[in-house]
Amino acid sequence: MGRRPCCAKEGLNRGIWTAGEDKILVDYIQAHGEGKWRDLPQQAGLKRCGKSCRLRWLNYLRPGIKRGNISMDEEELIIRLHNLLGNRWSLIAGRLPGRTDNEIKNHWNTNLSKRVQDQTHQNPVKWSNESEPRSELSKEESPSRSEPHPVIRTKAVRCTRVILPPPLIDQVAGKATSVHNSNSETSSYSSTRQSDLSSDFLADFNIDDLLIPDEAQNLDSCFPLEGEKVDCYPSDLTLSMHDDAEGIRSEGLERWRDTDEPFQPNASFDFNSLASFLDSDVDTI
DNA sequence: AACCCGTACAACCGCCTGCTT
DNA sequence: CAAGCAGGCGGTTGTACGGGT
Repeated sequence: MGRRPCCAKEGLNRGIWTAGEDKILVDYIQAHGEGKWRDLPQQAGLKRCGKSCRLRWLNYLRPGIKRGNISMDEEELIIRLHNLLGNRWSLIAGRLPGRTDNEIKNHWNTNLSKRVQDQTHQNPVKWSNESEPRSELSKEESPSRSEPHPVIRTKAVRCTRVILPPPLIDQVAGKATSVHNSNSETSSYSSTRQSDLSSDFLADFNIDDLLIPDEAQNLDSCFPLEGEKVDCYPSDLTLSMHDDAEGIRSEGLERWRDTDEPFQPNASFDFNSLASFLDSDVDTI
C-alpha cells in the first residue's frame, strides 16, 4: 500500500532549529499537549515536518532533558547496557533518566564504540577523562571487560531473534514458553531444537518477553524507566539464571535492603553495583 | 591567516509496529 | 482482513567547530 509522506517537503525549513521555532513548539505543546505530530506544524504555524517537531521536542525541548556532560558512571552503564541490549538505544535511554536515545547513540558512535574496540584489542582501559580516577569496579578487571563485546548491529528492526548457545536453550525456552504459551510462534523453539541440537540456537521470541518476567524486571528495578519510581530493592535480584548471586550482594545493595527508601537511581545510585550485576548478566547472555 | 582534518552532534530518512477504520 | 495512519526506532548524513600545520 502507498504511504503518504509525513509532510509535504516543499517550503519547509530544514536543519538547525532557531530559538523562535523552539519557542513556538514549546508554547504549542504546553498549550495542547503532545501528539498529532502531523498536524502540529500547521496548527502551530511552524514550517517544519511533524517528525522533525517530534524529534526536536523529545530530544531537546522536553522538560527534564539532560544535555551533555555524560558522566563516566553513565558511560559505563551505557557500555554495559549496550552489551546486554545491543543497539536498542531507546531501551538504553530509558534506563538513563534525562538522556535521550539520540544523545546516547551519538555518544556511543563517537566515543564509546571506539573505546570498547580499543579494549578488545588492548586490555588497558582508555577513558576519555584520564584525569579523573576510575571507580573501584573499573579498576578491578571485570570478567566481561577483557572479552570482546559482541555488538549487535541492527537496521531499524525489532530484536525478535537471539542466538543462544545450547546450554541456555532450556532455561530460555522455559521462560519464553511460559510467557508466550499462547503464542504458537514460540513453538518454533522446540521443533528447531529437535532438528538441530548441535549448533547455536536461533529462537523466535521477543527479548522483552524473556526479560520482563525475571531479568528485565530486575533490569527495570536497577534501571527504572525515566520518571519511574521503583519501590523495590535490587537485593531482590534473585536471578533465576544465576545460582551464584554474589555479584549482586554488594554492600550498597545490602544498604538498600536495610532501609525503606524507595530505590531512586537519580539520587545516590550505586552504578558500580549495577555494573557488577550487568557483568554477571552479560556473562550469562 | 588560511587551509585541512577529525570530531561531535543535531537532524533527517526509511522502515517498522500497533492501532484504527 | 486490508488499507491507512500515527508514532517510534535505529542508521546515516550534514555541518559546525576546534586543533594542528
